[in-house]
Amino acid sequence: MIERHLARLRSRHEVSEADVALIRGAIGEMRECPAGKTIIEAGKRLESSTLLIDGLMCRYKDMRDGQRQIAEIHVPGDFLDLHSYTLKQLDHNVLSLTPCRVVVLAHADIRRITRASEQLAFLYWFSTNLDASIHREWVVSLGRRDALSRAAALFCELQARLEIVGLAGPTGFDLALNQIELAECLGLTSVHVNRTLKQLRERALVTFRQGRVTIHDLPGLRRVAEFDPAYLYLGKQPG
Amino acid sequence: MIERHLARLRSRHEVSEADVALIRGAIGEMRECPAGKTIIEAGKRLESSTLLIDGLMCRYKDMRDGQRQIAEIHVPGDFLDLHSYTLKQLDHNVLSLTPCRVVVLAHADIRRITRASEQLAFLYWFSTNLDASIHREWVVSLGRRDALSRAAALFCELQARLEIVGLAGPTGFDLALNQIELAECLGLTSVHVNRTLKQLRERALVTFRQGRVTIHDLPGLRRVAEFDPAYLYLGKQPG
DNA sequence: CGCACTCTTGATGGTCATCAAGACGGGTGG
DNA sequence: CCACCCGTCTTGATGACCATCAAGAGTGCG
Repeated sequence: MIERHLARLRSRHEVSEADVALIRGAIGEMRECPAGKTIIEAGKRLESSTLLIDGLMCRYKDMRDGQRQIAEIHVPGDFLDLHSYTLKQLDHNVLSLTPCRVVVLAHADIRRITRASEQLAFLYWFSTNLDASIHREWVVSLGRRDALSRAAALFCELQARLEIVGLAGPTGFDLALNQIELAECLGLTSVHVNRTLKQLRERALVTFRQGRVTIHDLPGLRRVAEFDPAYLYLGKQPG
Repeated sequence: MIERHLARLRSRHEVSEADVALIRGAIGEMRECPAGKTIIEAGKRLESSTLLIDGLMCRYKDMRDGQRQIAEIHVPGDFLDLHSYTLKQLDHNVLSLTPCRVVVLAHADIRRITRASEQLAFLYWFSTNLDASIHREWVVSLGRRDALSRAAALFCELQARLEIVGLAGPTGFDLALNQIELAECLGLTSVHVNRTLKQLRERALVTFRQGRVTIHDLPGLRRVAEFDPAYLYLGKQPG
């Protein structure tokens, strides 16, 4: 059930069997969730954190005029709102982009297991710091990349993150988003995303069609994106 | 020495005298740092975290073509790189924007005091989550606000954050940045920042001149910025 | 079969980048 | 003391990138 979460943790750090047992002991029952549902609302008091088992979700904020900005895409194995453990309420919403399955961990249980294991406390702090690192890279993308390299950077990030949990290879992955949602990630309009995707296709870098990303030239894509995976802290980490 | 750091912590949570003593016992000697110095470089192994006592610093990344994007401005009382405690190395650089004073805490000491005090562990985890929240707001700003409201939002954020540590009032604050650095925060060119500042001045919202931000109409500024301070988690937090 | 949603493409316009040049102010050295 | 220089600010002219508006095509579903 939480295999992808464990794969994610273990891709970067050692996780003992005792720690795995603690995590397993803390998780609640599995819940299903349809696509397009805001499962966490900004400003609401939270008493638990949610782990994504299957599907895609995102963190977003709405503007007054109805525009939306997505701040992070979540893939299976990610916590959606581990930061609510310290923040108690969130500054953003969380939305399911596809039908999803999740499990819930009560904050009391997170407290219990991070008390019981210094390593788990460390891993989960790391995990929220990794979210922050991803946010920073998006700041750079939105601030300094043009539409083409911005889109390329997003595909590179998702390829790398999905690969960790076994959901992507070097030649592609499933990504059940539409162009509107892509635009909400990239700070563009869906019309311009459409033209940008066309360019990426014509340059034989990547094709995005019907919820599937097909990568024709990963090195080329990374070059266009100016993609440096350092911000994802891939591979075994020190400490 | 760390009064502003304590003020920052205490503005949101209770901090016992014992915890203050732990913090005081962990801080190293004060260091001076000239303006324009990159004090932390991406990718370098770090064994300590740095607390900003005085001055302004920022987190930034450089692009291949020499462009730069600033991801966060740090004000006195902020940790610059508390996240390096779990990440061990950073994905971004840290630069002094003005002459600064800092103190250093060895990661070993952070470990010691967060072990000794569950509350401190909580506060410092919260602190890194607050950085992430600020990053998210910048993502929204860069993705969905135009130049005018983006600049307004930055001034609103800094006013609120500096007020916590006694360095801003409702009518203004010192901000020793030039228009180039402002542009690097806002994802714009310095030329366009100049025109944007002119507009903010002409609309009688805010004047930025010679390192000083004078706010003429804070409610109006916040309206233009679409500023919702919730993301700063101001005031006493639950838990 | 018709409807809704998404994708696609064209036409036009606005925001912001780029290039360029001059003004201003502070610091330095002759 | 003043000329000079440098960094910063300011403004104008032009153009690129992306938004907006609009319409038609494709696809899946009831």
